[in-house]
This record gives sequence, structure tokens and C-alpha cells, in this order.
Amino acid sequence: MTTVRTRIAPSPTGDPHVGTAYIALFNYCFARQHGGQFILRIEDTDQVRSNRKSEDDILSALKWLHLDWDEGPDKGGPHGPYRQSERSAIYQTHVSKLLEEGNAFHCFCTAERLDEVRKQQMADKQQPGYDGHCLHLPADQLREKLAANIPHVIRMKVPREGKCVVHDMLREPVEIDWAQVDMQVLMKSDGLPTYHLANVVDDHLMQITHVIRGEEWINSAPKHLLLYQYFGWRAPVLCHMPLLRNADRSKLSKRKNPTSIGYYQKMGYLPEAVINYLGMMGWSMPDGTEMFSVQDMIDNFDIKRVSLGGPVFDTEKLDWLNGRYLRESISDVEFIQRFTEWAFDREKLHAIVPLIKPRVERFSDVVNLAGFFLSGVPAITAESFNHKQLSPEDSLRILQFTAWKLESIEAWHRDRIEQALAALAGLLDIRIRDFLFPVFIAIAGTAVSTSVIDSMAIVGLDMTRARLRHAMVVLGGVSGKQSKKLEKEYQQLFALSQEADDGQ
RNA sequence: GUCCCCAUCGUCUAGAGGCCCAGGACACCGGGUUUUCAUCCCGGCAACGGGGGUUCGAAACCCCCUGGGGACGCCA
Repeated sequence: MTTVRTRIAPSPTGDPHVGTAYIALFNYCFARQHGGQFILRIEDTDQVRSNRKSEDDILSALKWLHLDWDEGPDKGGPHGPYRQSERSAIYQTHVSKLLEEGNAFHCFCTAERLDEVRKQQMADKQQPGYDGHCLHLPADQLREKLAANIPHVIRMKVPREGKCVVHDMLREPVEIDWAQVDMQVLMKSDGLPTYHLANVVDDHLMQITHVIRGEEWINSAPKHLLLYQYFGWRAPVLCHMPLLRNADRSKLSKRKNPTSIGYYQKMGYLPEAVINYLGMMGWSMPDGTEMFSVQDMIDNFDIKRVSLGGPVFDTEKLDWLNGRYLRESISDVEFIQRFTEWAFDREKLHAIVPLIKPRVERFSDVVNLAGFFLSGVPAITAESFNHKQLSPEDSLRILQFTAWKLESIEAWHRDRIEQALAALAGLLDIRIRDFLFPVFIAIAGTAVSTSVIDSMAIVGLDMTRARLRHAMVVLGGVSGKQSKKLEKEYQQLFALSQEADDGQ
């Protein structure tokens, strides 16, 4: 019997996501239950979006949750490297094999042409997909184009008829017509593989036996299965988990919910409570126990007990659960220790102290001055936003625009934040002083406070986002209609500034 | 638009044909304990989306409808 091996394969393109932790948890439990191994692999083949900071954050978030892996980029293992960007040569040789055996082909189509094709197909009520333009390129033409160094990708060949049956641990076999499956790009023009290729190659080479992943992958499973077949490999067992949802049942997103694991850490949730809560999403203990540890979960684990209705990630129950952990499962001594570690984070204090030191006369001033760095969302009301120049609508607009603007910052650094907000205030033609007022209220709860720019830099993007959102709710919230209107206004603002730039 | 998945209280769920006029938990509402509040305890509210079958019997099985979600990128 072969050893069960599962993996979590996050892409380091942003804050560590609770969805990653969720999928990791189920992979972890499944592996542990079977005495197998759990592997961490970093899928950083997107050169543009991947970054090391995000990778580090993901690793520490998973460590915080005690979802430890047996092999991974930080600890190595027999099937490394565990970072896809370091495996280029492996993908190259595999893609060459596909090419040689006629299971893949070079494609020189431009993005513009493909866009056109897709548009036309949509208009004709067809399933959009590659039209096979470069599929039968004559050998001499191919040689010519390659010699001329024309940018190209490599696509996989996909049968045009018949159907693929996808077996899944949690549902009936899923039948998908091959005609529905696109001739997926396997290797991008930058020479790096796409998810589909890298994933299959790595899962095989890393001897992954069970792939437990989000339901969003079901439709691309045929591509993966076909690749296993092309390579002559045995495919792992597939299992597609339900997706975590926002309150409106759409796929969990940072726009509608705090999704960053860091946010929950900063809010003072205990990792065991967060894990316990994630374990309750789509799964339950056989005896109905609600408070359970990962070990309890492993001891009673049965993947078949996963229910497929997408669970709403509603933190009310998490709050209750976290409260129980805090008051029932840890001693006073442990409470003191863990609270202290949480509150008096050395690094954070080093950032905070220079801001408050000029403003204190006694240590007793510190709590009032720096309390908001630790508190979740400040206690504010609509009245907190009263201002002689700004109406509540103005404040709402500023907060929403600020939230959007901050999303586009490439590095979370005080100078970048300052620059972004100054630009925004300029475009809105509001004095920076006035512009910053509602931001102060949202972040610090009061305008009598340390620099809000530095404060945001310290509390982080996830917490900033949560506080801005809370402030908007306090101000009456933004309806779908308003949001659309604001979005339009926001885009126009930047379109205008773009024109001005072009004119220079 | 095309394809795929899903469907029990507001939310998380139990339920693998009779134990279910559906059980637990959160939230909410009452009551008790507490100098207050919280905790804690007790009680209440509240669901099988609709329609057809199959069966002696259906929340459970089948079909249709409806609803929700996802996928359709040189992103993962």
C-alpha cells in the first residue's frame, strides 16, 4: 500500500487567505488520519503577481495555525524544490515530451486575435475557447517562426469529441464533454508553465496520492486527467471541497469579508479557534461536538462527511467559539502569556513608540494614545464624522475611494500610502487635512491622534480595510446602486488624470 | 451565452426509507443567577425551495422546474 500524500499549493500573490487555510486543514487531516504526509508547495509561476513577502506571510500564517507540513520550501524534502519558480527545467523537459509525442503544439496567436475569437464565440452562443488556429501548422512554417523568435505559447491537444468522466470522492462521477475543454496553454511565452501543467507534473513527481482542492477546479479536472494520461501516469484521487461564501453566497472575497488570516490574528482570535471554526465549515464531528481540536478532527476524520452546500463564512459563531477557548480552555497563566505575546509584539512596539513618544507626559497616556493599534474596530458613531467642511456623503466617498486606492498599492509602506492618498485628495480637490479627517476616524476613532498614514502602515492592509469598511457601515453603508455610482466616479477621476498626463 | 456543481431553521449543521409533525449550535427573544455588565443556567422563536413519481412509508431514491454558486485567461 502506498503512503497517502496530500498537499496545499498556495500562490503567493497577496495576503494569506482563510480559504487556503481551510483547504490546507482538510488536506492535513486526511493525510494525518491515514498516517501519511502533508506537503507545502509554492505555486509562483506568475512572475508578475508572485512575491516573496506574500510567500513568507503564507508560511507564517499556516505555522500560526499549526498546520505543519512534512516537506516544503523552508524545510526541503526528497522531492524538491518545492517552489515552482525553481523547477523550470523540469517543466521544460516534460513539455518537450508532450510536443514530441504530438500531445501539445506551438501557438503563435496574439492576445488580440484570441480576444476577437472569444468575443465572436460568445456572440454565437458557443463555448468560448481556442479555435485550433495553430494546431496544424506545417513543419516548415513552424521552423521558420521558431527561428524568427516569434513569441509563442505551447498548448495541449484536447479531443474534440467524446466525454471525460471525473471521479470525485464526494460526488457522483462528473461527465464533461471534451468539446467543453479548452486547448489550454501549458507553457506561457515567458517559458514558465501554467498552473495546469506545473500542478500535474509536480503532483506526480511529489507522489501526491490525493488532491483535495476547491470546487472551482472541477471544470479543469479533465485537462489534468488528460495530462496524466499523456504522460502515462496514474492520476491522484480527486476531491473537490465546497467553496467558502460571503453572506450573499458568492465566493468568499476580500471586498465583502476579511479574508486575510493576519486579520484574525490581529483581531485576537486564537489559532485553535480559527481552525476549529474552519473545521465546522462543511464538516462536523460524528457526535456533534462543536468545540474540537485538530487532533480530535483527525481522530474522527472522514472526508465523506463533508457536506457540499457552500458554507457562509459568518464570523458570529467564530466569536462565540473564540470566547469559549479564551475562558474555558486556557489557564490564567496561559492567558497572560498569550495575551502578552499578542499585545506586546516587539516589532510592532518599535513602530508605535516613535509615534506616541512625542505626545505622552505619563505612561498612563499610552493606552489612550496607542489603544487603537490593538483594538479591533474603533467604537465610533455617525456623529464621530461631523465636520464643518465635509458632509457624511463626502466622508463616505473619501472612505470608499481610499479603500479602493489602497488596494492598488504594490507595497504596503507608509510612503506609498501617503503618496496614494495625497494623489487622491488632489484629484478630489480636497485639502489633504480635510480629506484625512474621516480616515482618522475610521482608523483611530478620533482625529486627535498619531499620523494616520503611519498608523495604517502599522495595522496593515487587512486591518485598514476592515476599519474602513466598518466606518462606512457606521455612516449608513453603501448600497449596490451607490457603489456603482461611486465606482464610475472613481474611474472617471483617474481617467481624467490619465488624460492630463497624456497631454503633457 | 455555454458547461459543471449544489439545495434542511437568518447562519453552521445532524439526518445514508420508518427512531423526524426533523435534532444540536450560533444569532435573536424571554426568564433565573450576578451590586452592574458579561459569563453561566433554563425556556422560546425558527427549516426539509416547488411539482411530479417510486414505496405500505420519503427530508432521505428518481425526474422536471426554480433558486444559488462556480468555470469558461499566456491568474492560480
